[in-house]
Amino acid sequence: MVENAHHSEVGPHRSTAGAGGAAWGPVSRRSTHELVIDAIEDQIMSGALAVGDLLPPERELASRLQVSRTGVREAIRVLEAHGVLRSEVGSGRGAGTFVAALPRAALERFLRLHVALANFPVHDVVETRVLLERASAALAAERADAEALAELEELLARMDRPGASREDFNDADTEFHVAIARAGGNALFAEMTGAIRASLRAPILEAFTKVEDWDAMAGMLRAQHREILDALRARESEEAARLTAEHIRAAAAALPDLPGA
Amino acid sequence: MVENAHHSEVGPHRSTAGAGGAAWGPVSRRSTHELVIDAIEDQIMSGALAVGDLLPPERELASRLQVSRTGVREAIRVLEAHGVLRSEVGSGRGAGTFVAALPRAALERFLRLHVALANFPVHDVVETRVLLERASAALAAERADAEALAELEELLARMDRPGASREDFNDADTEFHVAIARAGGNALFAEMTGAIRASLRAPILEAFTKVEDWDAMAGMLRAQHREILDALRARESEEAARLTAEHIRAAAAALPDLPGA
DNA sequence: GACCACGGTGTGGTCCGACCACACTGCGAT
DNA sequence: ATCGCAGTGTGGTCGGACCACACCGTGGTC
Repeated sequence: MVENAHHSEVGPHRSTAGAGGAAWGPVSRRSTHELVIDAIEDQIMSGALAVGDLLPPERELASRLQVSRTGVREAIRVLEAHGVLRSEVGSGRGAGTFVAALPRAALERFLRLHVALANFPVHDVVETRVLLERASAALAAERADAEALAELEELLARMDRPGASREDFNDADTEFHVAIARAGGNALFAEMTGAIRASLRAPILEAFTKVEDWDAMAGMLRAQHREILDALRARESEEAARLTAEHIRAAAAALPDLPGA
Repeated sequence: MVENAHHSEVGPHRSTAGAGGAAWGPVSRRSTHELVIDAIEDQIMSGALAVGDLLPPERELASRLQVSRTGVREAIRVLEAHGVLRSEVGSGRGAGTFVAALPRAALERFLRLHVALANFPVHDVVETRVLLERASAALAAERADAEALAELEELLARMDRPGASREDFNDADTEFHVAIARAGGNALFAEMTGAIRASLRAPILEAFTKVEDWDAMAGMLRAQHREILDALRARESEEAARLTAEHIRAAAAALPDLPGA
């Protein structure tokens, strides 16, 4: 024989039962894992949890919040998907679930999926790149120190290597743009620039294979990067911004096979 | 007595066992739910799943992929957090898990959390707003139709209502900016503009309560909105962009209590 | 005394089977 | 033709079990 009352008390679902009264507020339809998310989010909002902090073990959190471990785990998955948590197995030091700062991977998957679903046309994404990188270049022209300029120089050298595959070339290209965004000093600009490039990596590489005159293409990109770096060295903000915008639009125009272009 | 082999066959964990050979590739350390994410993502990337499509039931998906329902559910949670899936209970028409297009809520939580964790300084977010809305205003000046202009006019009227609370005022303010972004035609600009405003809603309302001369503040914002709308009507792109940037920076400067400012 | 092997312990990872709430479906009584 | 209600399939939740892993302390060995 099976017992009927699986849960002895209130149970997980709020009831709409009751009669007679008035002024019905909409009952909380939030699911368990959303309630757990709210609980964790509250701790973050209040500053009680900061980057690097360790959360209680899943079993303990479940017990404290009076929900199942499943609900806790689903909440952790969501925050993990946002790049806010990170889980490590094992015991001691490095084990457990931590507050993290990994926005890049989260933004990348987000953009990749929504571009694939055509919620964000590629053209719109490219225009966002133009805005962000224009601004980053202008900032970098004012702020870039010797170390940052040296890194950019080295990335240019990586693109110059004759034996480099198109994949290596593209990765160095990407790192060049992200390095400029970092040098500009705006964290959101930099993360979005990196995420946009990463989310477009596969289609860009696909389009690269269809380029007929690769040497001409690579030469153009190399020359434009060189011009941008020269403008940064010369601290010419306006010029750096203009060259960057031109460069991105030219590259996008040279790869017309990007879906949605 | 308990049976030892809980799983009859391969089991969930890939073994590193084996001897003698060479050329060890790194074994796939991806967790089950990540493999499920990849499977769903592949379907989206290949175009087999588009917005509005229905996924198989969780139990069937688990059976097909040879994983537990838990793994499937955690994967769905992640994609749901990205605004890519949406689950509804029940039976028939509206029930099941669908491919959705809800990037706004995903971006909003993402920004809210990372701003709270100080991964994105408020100043950097405000500067991003300036970039996006400058560009949107310029586009809207070229493209806005009569309907869009009428909507903006009505939002202005909502901000003019004498009895409006500061919350109502702010919400109309937000909708005004988002409507301009939508009128500009760039989907990513519009979603990000909306998400940034939404993620800053609580701190803005908090700062509003501390404003001494509210009438002066509201008057300034109203006047600036009016100027922007006039520029849009006159199709003056440059002017609309300039006024928008000034407006945002002025509003941010008038609310110096935003954390991180 | 220094070292190492090994079992204990606590963490997240995975799975299973059950039950609940819900919304539609269709059959049967009226 | 209409209505009521049991049936069915969906996601939502739960508890419990086991696995893989990394650490840590103990105790034996050299």
